[in-house]
Amino acid sequence: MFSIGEFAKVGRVSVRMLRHYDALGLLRPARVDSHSGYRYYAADQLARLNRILALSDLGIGLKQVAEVLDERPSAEQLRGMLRLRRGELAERVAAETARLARVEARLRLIEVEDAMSEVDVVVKPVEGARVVAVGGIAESFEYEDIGPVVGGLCASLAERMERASLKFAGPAIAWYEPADDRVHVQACAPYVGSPEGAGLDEVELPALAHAATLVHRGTMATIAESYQALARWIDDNGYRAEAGHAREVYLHTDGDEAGWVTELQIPVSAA
Amino acid sequence: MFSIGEFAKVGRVSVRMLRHYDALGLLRPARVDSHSGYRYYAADQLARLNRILALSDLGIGLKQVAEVLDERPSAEQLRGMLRLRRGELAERVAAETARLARVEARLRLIEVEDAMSEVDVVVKPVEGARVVAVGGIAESFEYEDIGPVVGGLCASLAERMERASLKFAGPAIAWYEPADDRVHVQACAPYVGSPEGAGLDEVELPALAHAATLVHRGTMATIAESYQALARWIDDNGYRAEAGHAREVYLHTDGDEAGWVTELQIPVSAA
DNA sequence: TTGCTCCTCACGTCACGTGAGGTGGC
DNA sequence: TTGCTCCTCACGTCACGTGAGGTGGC
Repeated sequence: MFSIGEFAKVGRVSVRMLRHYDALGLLRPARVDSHSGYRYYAADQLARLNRILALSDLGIGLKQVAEVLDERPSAEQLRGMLRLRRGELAERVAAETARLARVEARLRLIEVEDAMSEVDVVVKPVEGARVVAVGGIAESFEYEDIGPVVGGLCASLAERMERASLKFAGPAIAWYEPADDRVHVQACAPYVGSPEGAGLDEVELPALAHAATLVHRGTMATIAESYQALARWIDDNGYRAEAGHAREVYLHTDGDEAGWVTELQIPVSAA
Repeated sequence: MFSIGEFAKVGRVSVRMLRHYDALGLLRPARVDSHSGYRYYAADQLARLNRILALSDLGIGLKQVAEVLDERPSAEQLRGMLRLRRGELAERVAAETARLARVEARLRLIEVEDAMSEVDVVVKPVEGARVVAVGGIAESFEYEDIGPVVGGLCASLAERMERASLKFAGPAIAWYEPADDRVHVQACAPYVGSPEGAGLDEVELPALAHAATLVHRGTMATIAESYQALARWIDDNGYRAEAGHAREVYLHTDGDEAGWVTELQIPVSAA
């Protein structure tokens, strides 16, 4: 018979663990002194302790370890359990490896910029939406050309929605597409109400499974820099821009343009 | 201004998370209605939310995220933090990969044996100890030759310790070494007391950094099978037997040999 | 008799998910 | 007025580590 301290020593576990396993019914001491409450273990029980350690070392939870030890599952059930575990572990390894890559990307960035960059990119899904839209054409991607066009389209969109008693069900969204040597511009908004006869296009804006997003603050004159930072991040972090255009979501456009807040969204896939 | 629900939607987080970040002081709403307690967020705050998400996505704890956001550490401090993180992550990836390999080894084993093997190997460090020892020679590794020798040595060891008033400070240990075409056998035991003049060798049994261990139950006649199972496990799980002999630790040798409990220890290194 | 070992609570860990029970706003 | 959103607790998660406060055995 071993006292709990002796047994902990041969089994190379903490006394606390043995008490814990006792509390869970996983490993009951061979004898418990009814007066003092002292636990005594038989040498024999080291085998069971080892089973517990070996199984939990595979990452199996103690509850499930108890099932395996006491309910003697069939080989088929064990196989299933281990395959499941294998899948989970493979997923975790992949996730942690990706995380490691992101940390390394940050480190490279910080070497270059010598400060924590202020741009924080988040990859997230974007919901689709049914929207009303108006389109226009700008002469180039330059702010001087495109700014007024977007501004005009948004104003026109708001006005027509007003007339048709449509209410905004979310922030307005715009995107650009090169067309010949000019640029197609679309402004749209999710709505509540009935859009018939408002003279507005109805469009189903598709959901994006993964979009790299970045919050741009301030005037639209500098939005190109934010697009570039976002594109660089995508490259650096092992993503790839996917088919589909980038979107601009106008989260806040009241008052001075210096206080505007725009979210850029670029659809991506894991490279 | 966004209500908590709206802000959660654009930020793609749960309402609970926003409340949590508020409670931690990580992301306080721009305005809180003093009557209803309703939280309202400015579009602007999405940038801070994204910083929080980006940093915690690197596996940085929220406490440390708060420090990074509010205490504006220097580039050097950030580098240090990220390097630390990189090291931890690399370690985790290695550990999870090793775990995955063990699960796969189990799966291979179960394919062959069609049942959960009863042998559970645990790799653990073994403490060194100062021991008294007696040596002998057996004709071969066969049980018929070696059994009586070990038995005799243990009896002689116990008797001499008794005579010198030495007390066992732990279980007796034996090991074998081939010598010419016979086998050297050593039996030893940690002790309490003063061993001078007992006619016993004093030996420093070295600690093992990593030993693959297995509990053998029952007669020593079948110990060879346990050694083989242990050796197979070492191969299958990416370890290598290291220099140094295997040890047998006699955890329980009272009464019938069918009830004996022996721990086998083989020093290993990660392959 | 003095240490040493053992005992039983019970809190803390980490980032939330998930109710319970209740109230404010369109 | 009815849903819908929001509010504040507070427990649960997982496998123990770490005291606090106290008692038994050599």
